[in-house]
Amino acid sequence: MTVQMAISTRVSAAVEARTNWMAEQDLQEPLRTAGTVIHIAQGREIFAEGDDTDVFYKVVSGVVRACKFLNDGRRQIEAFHVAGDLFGLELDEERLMSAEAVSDCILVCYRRRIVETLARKDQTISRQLFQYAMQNMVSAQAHCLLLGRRGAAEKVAAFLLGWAKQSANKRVLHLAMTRQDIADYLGLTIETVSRSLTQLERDKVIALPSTREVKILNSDVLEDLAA
Amino acid sequence: MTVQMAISTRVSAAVEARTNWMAEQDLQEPLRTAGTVIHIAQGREIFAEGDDTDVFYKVVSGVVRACKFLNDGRRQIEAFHVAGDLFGLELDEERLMSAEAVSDCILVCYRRRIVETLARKDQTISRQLFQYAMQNMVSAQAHCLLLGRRGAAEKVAAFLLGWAKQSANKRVLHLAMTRQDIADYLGLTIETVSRSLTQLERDKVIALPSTREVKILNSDVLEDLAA
DNA sequence: ACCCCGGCTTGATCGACATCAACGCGCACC
DNA sequence: GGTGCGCGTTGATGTCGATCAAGCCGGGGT
Repeated sequence: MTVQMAISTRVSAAVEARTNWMAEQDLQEPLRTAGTVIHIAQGREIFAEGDDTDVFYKVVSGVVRACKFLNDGRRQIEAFHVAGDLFGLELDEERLMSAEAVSDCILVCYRRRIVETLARKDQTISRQLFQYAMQNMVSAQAHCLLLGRRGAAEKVAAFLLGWAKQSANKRVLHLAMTRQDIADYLGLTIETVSRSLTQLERDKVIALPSTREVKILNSDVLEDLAA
Repeated sequence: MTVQMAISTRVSAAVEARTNWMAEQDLQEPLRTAGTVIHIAQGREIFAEGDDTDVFYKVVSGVVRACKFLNDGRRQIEAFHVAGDLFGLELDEERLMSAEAVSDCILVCYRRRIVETLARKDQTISRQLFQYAMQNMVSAQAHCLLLGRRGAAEKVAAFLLGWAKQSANKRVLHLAMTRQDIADYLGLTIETVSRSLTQLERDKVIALPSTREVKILNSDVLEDLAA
């Protein structure tokens, strides 16, 4: 195998710097020597629909958006991945989603075949992969409810709460993504996202010290909206 | 274990009567002795949000809807499950979805702990569970794109094609579900679903011999709409 | 310091889908 | 064979979010 200790050591070091995440160390442990570290610049594509599925990734730092496109360019962002999240694992040969770096990112890249081989021997790895799939399934299903049955204000409120859950500081959020990204995540337009945010600000539910920072003043109202 | 041969034999017999489905026999084989057969009448609840996750199911015959609700009663149907589909497997103790019988159903009910035990010894079972999760993830993600970024006509077209894929006869479909079910699956209202269908009929894309039957006259147009 | 440009906000108007309302149809049940 | 009722269709109107358009703000480059 082409996996060197030098690289995997750097992985560990980089990983220490991340914000904590539930199943992180569970998955980290058995795979420590199976991945290589890569850096991706803001805005860069990590993979595209139709690409080979020979590798998948884990976020060490930064934010990644996973998305799908229609022919005419309409985009749906399925998820924002943050430190600790796995992404890019698929069943078939061809990718059904693309992924791009919302901010500068450090990722660990795993060769799928190698991990599959490891999983065949190591129950903890296969268990982790199963949990990865189940968690993504659950969040995609929650996302369906959001997209199908909620109004604009509710969507934005739910997004803010969801992002807060992924963030270290739960009171003041840093939005790594643009309004367009948020809109494409929520099935809205940038204008509607913007208006919803300013409305929440007028209602003293949030404050917007800068366009990319959101201070949550009244999380109860947000919870109600997203309920 | 409380699993009798008599019952599992009946399972096999019933399963033979189902329409064929990809991974069906793969999963059937190792689990044959682990499930019990149950019958559910049309409209009946199979489980609800918040219930215990001690069992999961496979559809032998009939159609099941898996859905989520908001406090105010708004409903989002995540999927329609047909013969061969697994459903109701979750990671946590409490269910995040509910399931109801769209038509009279025959199901196989598996005890989760037993299957988990089997999966620990049998790679093929754990592999099947992984594929279950991955497939549900993929279809939920496709559903997100549908809900977030498509118009009413496109949604209905996509639904018809999707349902055709799950049906034996790909030219004339029998809709087991009501317009309300379709609407809640697509994030629309019954009126909009109805109007979209009659519009497709006017355009000679489909025929509607009865309210629950759809004959596909021009699948190319449908594919274009759903593209 | 200036400009430039991409991202964001705000306002005016439009349009797709929701809502409200009425009716039709098939079917089970007396 | 009525009658009631659930389900579906159709029409009129309303509304939320999209679209179109203009201007603002802030950061980077020269």
